[in-house]
Amino acid sequence: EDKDTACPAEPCPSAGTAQTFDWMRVKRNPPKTAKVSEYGLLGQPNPIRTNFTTKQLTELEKEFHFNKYLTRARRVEIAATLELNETQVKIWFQNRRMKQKKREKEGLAPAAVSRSAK
Amino acid sequence: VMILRSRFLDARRKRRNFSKQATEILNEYFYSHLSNPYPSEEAKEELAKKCSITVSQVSNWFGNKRIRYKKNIGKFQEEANLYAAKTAVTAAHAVAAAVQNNQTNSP
DNA sequence: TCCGCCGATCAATCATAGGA
DNA sequence: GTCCTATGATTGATCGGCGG
Repeated sequence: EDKDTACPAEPCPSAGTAQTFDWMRVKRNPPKTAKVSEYGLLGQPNPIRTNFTTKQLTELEKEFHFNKYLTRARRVEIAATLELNETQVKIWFQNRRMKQKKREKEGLAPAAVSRSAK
Repeated sequence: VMILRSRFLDARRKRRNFSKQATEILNEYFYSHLSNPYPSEEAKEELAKKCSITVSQVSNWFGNKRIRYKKNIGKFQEEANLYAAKTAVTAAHAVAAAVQNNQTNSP
């Protein structure tokens, strides 16, 4: 299970200054979603996270309850209706499915340990 | 814009801080694995058990910890040294016990 | 080679908890 | 009560791996 409990080539140096490991340097590429420069002047593409409106979320949620998975056609349709990219819709469903799974898992564990001790 | 969005949908966010000891356990793991603070699923389950919290909460804790740590390493320096010293003492005890045991067997 | 999905994670943000 | 920082949770989006 453990394999990095010791430093490979480090006796035991730093005692007051932490080292910088690779995970600390990890940087995610900025979101490429949504079209770029739609407002030429402001020159601010979309390096930011999209904020879905309540209406969009409501529709997506409604669709999710109908179908956990989308067909290409349905995705195109929804994206157009909600003014989102196909990618955003695709990702939303992906995240939604993960969320669903996570909730199901949590909702069945908290109360199921005492099958013999009670 | 209307940033008034989820004024209600997130009512479930009635957060509760973890116990002092739970945070202690999580920090011990984090700093003793600072080179790679990514506990496996099994390790998360074990930590969750010890801390009396869910695996998801353990994941959230590590996610937040990693991000916040690298965002401002200096701010966590003191905490890092604290836990480093703690684990060092634990290790020292183990070594001392081993040495003592070894000496009594080879006079 | 391209695409969608999964699982994990990132990164920014939300909202509350806790302390001064 | 007010203000500010610490912290747990949420979530749109990315990363790497897999299968079709």
